[in-house]
Amino acid sequence: MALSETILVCLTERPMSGYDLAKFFDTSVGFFWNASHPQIYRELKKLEQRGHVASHREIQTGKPNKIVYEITSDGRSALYDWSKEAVSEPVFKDDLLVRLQAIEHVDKAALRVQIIQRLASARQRLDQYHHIRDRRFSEGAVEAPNLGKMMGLELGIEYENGWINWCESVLKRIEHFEA
Amino acid sequence: MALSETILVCLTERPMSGYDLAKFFDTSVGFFWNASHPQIYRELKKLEQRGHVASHREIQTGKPNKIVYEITSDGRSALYDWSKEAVSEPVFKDDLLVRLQAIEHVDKAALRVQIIQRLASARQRLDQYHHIRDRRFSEGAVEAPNLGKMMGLELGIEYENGWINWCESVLKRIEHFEA
DNA sequence: TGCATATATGTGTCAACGCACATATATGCG
DNA sequence: CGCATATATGTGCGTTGACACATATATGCA
Repeated sequence: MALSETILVCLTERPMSGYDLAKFFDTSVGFFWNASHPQIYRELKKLEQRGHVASHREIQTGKPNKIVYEITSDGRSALYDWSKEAVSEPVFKDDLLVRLQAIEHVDKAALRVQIIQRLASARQRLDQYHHIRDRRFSEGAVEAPNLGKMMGLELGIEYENGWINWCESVLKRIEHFEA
Repeated sequence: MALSETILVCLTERPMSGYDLAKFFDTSVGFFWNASHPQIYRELKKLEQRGHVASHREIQTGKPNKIVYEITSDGRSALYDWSKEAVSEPVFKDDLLVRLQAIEHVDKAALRVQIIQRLASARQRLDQYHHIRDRRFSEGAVEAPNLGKMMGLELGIEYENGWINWCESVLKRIEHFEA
């Protein structure tokens, strides 16, 4: 299971609370690994039991206090060891494509709306990724530690562009044969 | 949950056994919804209890007998009703991208091999998709019932092409800074 | 006969996951 | 004061899903 490793990866960037991680999953690493907040909090407990992360309470003013986790040296070596293991097959599931597969057996008007919504959300994410790229990788030479993050972001950009082009072409083609 | 609907979609094409479905998931619909054979057999039981599919025993010679399922009219209307519901967010998970995100904290030689393997499997799937396209959608005009399947296949082709280009560009870039 | 493989259908079990719900602190608004 | 919202951390519970294992038929090969 890669949720624990994804959390460790996040914590190599900076120490974070469960709440921070949940937001980070929603806006950044969520592109290739997503998790809900209960799952993150539970996983952090397990990681602490294993000694892969350490926590301390941080007193805040104007906000509730938080528990900040940082990766330990044991956590770092666990991450390194894991990285050598075989990569599992990427998981991809999309019930929009399930509908499309049986286009003659679904509500075509609804499908059209669903594709328009998908197009909109792809455009929104593309925008978001462009902003991250401009903010973090704007200078010509990207230093080594950020190279991987930049390449991941580039994949995300290509991915969303692919969806946008595909949705547009599908919308054009289903206009013709809609009742 | 879209596993039951994916099975119904498969059965709109032709009646199938659990074994057939498992192979179909591996080679066709698996691109956008995957499932293991125990999951498929259990789901078929549930679908039959709901009356969305009906089964009959088919005696075979030279092979063990099989239980063939077909979609019922209740199943068809359940599929139609489901198609109007909101599409859930597509799920994508890939621990190769998790490794890449923390490139400074992983075994870079192993990562390089993992990317080469990903490139190979993307090329293999692309090949497979090209074969399906040539076999099923070779004639100029695709009839309406197949239009959705063809558009899904086109997305798969673009998807694998995207991975291939991306893997190649990543391999070039990590050669430079490898120890 | 023994063994491997393909076909065919399952069970048992546990981990992963998602959703609703619970709880508390603090700010701002009417 | 009540209410909404953001921050912050959880529990409870049911579903989904993955993996090992079990079992049976039939073919082919050594």
